[in-house]
Amino acid sequence: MPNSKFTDIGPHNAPKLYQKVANAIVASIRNGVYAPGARLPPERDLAQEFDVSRATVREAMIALEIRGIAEARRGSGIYVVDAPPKDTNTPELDIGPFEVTEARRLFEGEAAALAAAIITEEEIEKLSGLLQELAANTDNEAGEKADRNFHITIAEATGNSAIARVVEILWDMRYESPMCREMFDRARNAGVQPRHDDHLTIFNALKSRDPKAARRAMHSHLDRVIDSILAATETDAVEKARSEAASKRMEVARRSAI
Amino acid sequence: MPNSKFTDIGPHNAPKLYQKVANAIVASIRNGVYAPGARLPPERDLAQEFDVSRATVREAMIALEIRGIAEARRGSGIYVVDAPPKDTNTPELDIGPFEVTEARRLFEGEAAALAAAIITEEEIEKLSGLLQELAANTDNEAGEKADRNFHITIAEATGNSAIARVVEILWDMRYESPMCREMFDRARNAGVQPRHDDHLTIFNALKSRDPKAARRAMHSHLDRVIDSILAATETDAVEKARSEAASKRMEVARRSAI
DNA sequence: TAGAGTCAAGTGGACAGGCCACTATGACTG
DNA sequence: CAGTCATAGTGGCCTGTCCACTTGACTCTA
Repeated sequence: MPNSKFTDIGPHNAPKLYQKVANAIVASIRNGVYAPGARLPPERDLAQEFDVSRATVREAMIALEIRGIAEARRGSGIYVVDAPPKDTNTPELDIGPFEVTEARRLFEGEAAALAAAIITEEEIEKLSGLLQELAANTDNEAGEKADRNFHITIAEATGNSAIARVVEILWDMRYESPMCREMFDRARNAGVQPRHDDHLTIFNALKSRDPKAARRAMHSHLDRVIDSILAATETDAVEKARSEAASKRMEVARRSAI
Repeated sequence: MPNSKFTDIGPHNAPKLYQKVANAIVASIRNGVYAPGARLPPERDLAQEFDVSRATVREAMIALEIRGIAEARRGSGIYVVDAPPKDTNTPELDIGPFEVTEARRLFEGEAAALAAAIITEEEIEKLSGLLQELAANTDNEAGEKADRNFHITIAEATGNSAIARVVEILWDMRYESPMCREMFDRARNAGVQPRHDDHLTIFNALKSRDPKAARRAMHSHLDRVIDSILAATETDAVEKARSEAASKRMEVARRSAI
């Protein structure tokens, strides 16, 4: 029961104190209290401001750091992240949602075609169950888990562990890249949801054991995901991001023509 | 300079201790030490195991929590977040050379097609230089490095970091899997070499900016790699491996038909 | 014998205080 | 005005502590 400025909700799935502090700081950033590139108040000052311990502030800072929102520099301070630098050497941090989804389009399309050639009845049934889970869970964590399961089950239906592993890695790239997570959060906030029809079309192609139809359905599905990424950017962006999205559209059109 | 089990790199962009602990735990999860749904060792035990403070372990757990990898439950423990149920086998150790090469066939075929659509003159020249390196270096480490560079340069020519990353990961799977390494050693001992003609065909398709020809050439190249894997098995194998190779041939024929 | 209640141990959440190492800034000197 | 140095301020990591929740073992009663 700390005497902090946050309401004490209780144990059951109550957000932890560091999460409350982190969210309060995110709100301040979004409200323009701290501009990108600006330095946040020092840890000790934030601890006093929020009436929590310095360790709790440090935990909140770690949460912001993992989310790609802030960056702590020893001896200097904590800074609001500018737009993520483009030319760093860490691929995971550099990989945007468009790139991840385009890679998924190429690779999961082929995985779906191969799966359609050899899929078992058990795997068909498993996918059917996942479709029901998806229908029952939209826009929540269970739905996202079912979405992931759906795609990875298709990859596993190829009977090839390397293919399944690659699809898992591409899914996990979404969580490892702060840029990705932020954009998928934006897409969700803009009301974008996994389209049940798309998944059903994929499922039907697999059930019919039609490789070409499975590839086409997976391509269409991920084309729409790419569209929603670009749409989310447009609905939430400054002018620069708009022009980037526009040039992305042209580039997407060119790349999708193959 | 704590006496922890991690090497002290130094201040300049050195990863923080909590990051090292978090990554070590992620590696353990990926290696199957902790299955999805399993409980991790308690914070105090992990602190002893990694020879860091409990606060550092808590910070690492927050990083894993934000990344969606683990979930801390007060009074109960820290649990690996559920994922789609998988065999308890570790995928990397289980992945054979056939699976890796088949995955490469699917994915690098598509990468080559996309690269053919948008490749630059610089990348064409770089590939030309790598072809010369390949011609000058057969059956040695420099040749293998040039082979890897050739394929990764094609992936990078797509302009998509996620695609390039996946191709790198597939290449590196060869080294991480003892089964893979042994088989590629066998292929080399049986006199199997990367075919220069194949690489030249791929290069010419890229130079002509012909996506279909690039996909076809990459498929043919990797089909021959698969053939050589099977041939090496046959020339070096016990009877069981022969029947496996024979059934693999039938399976390969079925899978390649899509 | 099974179920309910109790209690202790084990667990994570949060805190206080401390020290180290790095960075930034200001004062001083040449 | 540039360079140097000292100091204050900063984040990184630590130790120790206490609180609140969960879990499992044990006991008692029907």
